[in-house]
Amino acid sequence: MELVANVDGPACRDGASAAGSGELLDSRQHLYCRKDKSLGVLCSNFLRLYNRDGVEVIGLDDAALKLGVERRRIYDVVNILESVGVVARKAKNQYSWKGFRAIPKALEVLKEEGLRENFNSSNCGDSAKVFNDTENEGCLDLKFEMQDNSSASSKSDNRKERSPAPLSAENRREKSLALLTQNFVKLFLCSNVDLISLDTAAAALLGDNNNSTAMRTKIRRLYDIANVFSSMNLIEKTPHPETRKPAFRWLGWSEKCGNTDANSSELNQYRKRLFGTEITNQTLKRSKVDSSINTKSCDPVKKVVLVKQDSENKHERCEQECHSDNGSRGYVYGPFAPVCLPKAVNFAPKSVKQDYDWETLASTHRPQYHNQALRDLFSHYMEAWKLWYTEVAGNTKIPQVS
DNA sequence: GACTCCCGCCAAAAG
DNA sequence: CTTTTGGCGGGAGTC
Repeated sequence: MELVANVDGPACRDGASAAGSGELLDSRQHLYCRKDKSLGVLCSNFLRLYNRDGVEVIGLDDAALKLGVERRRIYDVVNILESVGVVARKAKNQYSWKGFRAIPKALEVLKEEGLRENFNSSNCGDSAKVFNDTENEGCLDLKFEMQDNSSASSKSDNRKERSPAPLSAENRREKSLALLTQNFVKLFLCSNVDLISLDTAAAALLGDNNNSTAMRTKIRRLYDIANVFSSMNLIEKTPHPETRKPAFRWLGWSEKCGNTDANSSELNQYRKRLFGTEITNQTLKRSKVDSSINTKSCDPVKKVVLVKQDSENKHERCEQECHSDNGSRGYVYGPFAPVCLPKAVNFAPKSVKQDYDWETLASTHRPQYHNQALRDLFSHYMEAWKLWYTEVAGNTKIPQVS
């Protein structure tokens, strides 16, 4: 029985909102929006949370708590980020923040490694500017797969040295998201292809073992990686010019505006999709849900985002990045912002009070929503809860809830 | 219907 | 043993 009002996630599906109709939502209706739970959004939030002065250590529990997601999702993001040097594993449950400035070096290392391992596509013919299944079967014999652990434990992989690993461990490592991420990057860095579709990448990275199940799984993982990379603007999704099938183009990490630590992910976080502006919410489940409150377009904050999103102009992006400063960092809540929180939380590193706010938010915060519909929804849930409390739990005294 | 990819189960690894 | 890590693929959401 779920009586908790899961209302801090944005509703984003198009259509009329419950608020607009003035109707209360049925209690079975949730506010699930898949897009707001994507790894890309999570990655953006993660980067915004930790990309600031004074951050050195990242605790996974801390991250999961602050970002409002399960640990499992943090592992995904962190593993991918680790592969491009943004974070490095320090100890159990602990990563150190290296920042975006570590990316160029990591990419360089990956490229070197890739070239050494023959991660190039020279045997595909120089004209092969586009990597796709239809036109270069011959390219698929490229063995992008890492052959052994010597290459697997690359310099950019800060995982602690493992003693001669048993086969199962090695097998596991070979299939790791981190390694797949690095190999995916190498695919771009060491080849002269412009666009790579995920199926092609999967086929190339799988080598011989490309049965359909393995392919499907590999592609799933590549989608995960692509989402994270897209949110960082390392790659961009573009339809293949001929087949119109989706493919990815490497954008790389140029020294944007000469800025040493360009926080592009912060500014371009919305490019991939119509992201919500809230912290990814862990309590919203996708099962049996329907987000009827909806509003990706009625939110002024998001409208601005939409405008930004339309601009694919890199110069503009670059300029925006250069004009941003640390002071503006932080979460920007959408219309569902709890009243008691500032619109943009300033993450002063030493702020005890702020730490307290974050730490206790999840457990103690009673949301007071700006949005009337959500206030109504919340009180609706509270009514239901009271009813349950008195009837089912047999309590006559109702605790103060608001 | 194909594409996308969230979600959480559960096994391996680590402590 | 418990906890952390993360591979994996079902199936829901989106196009």
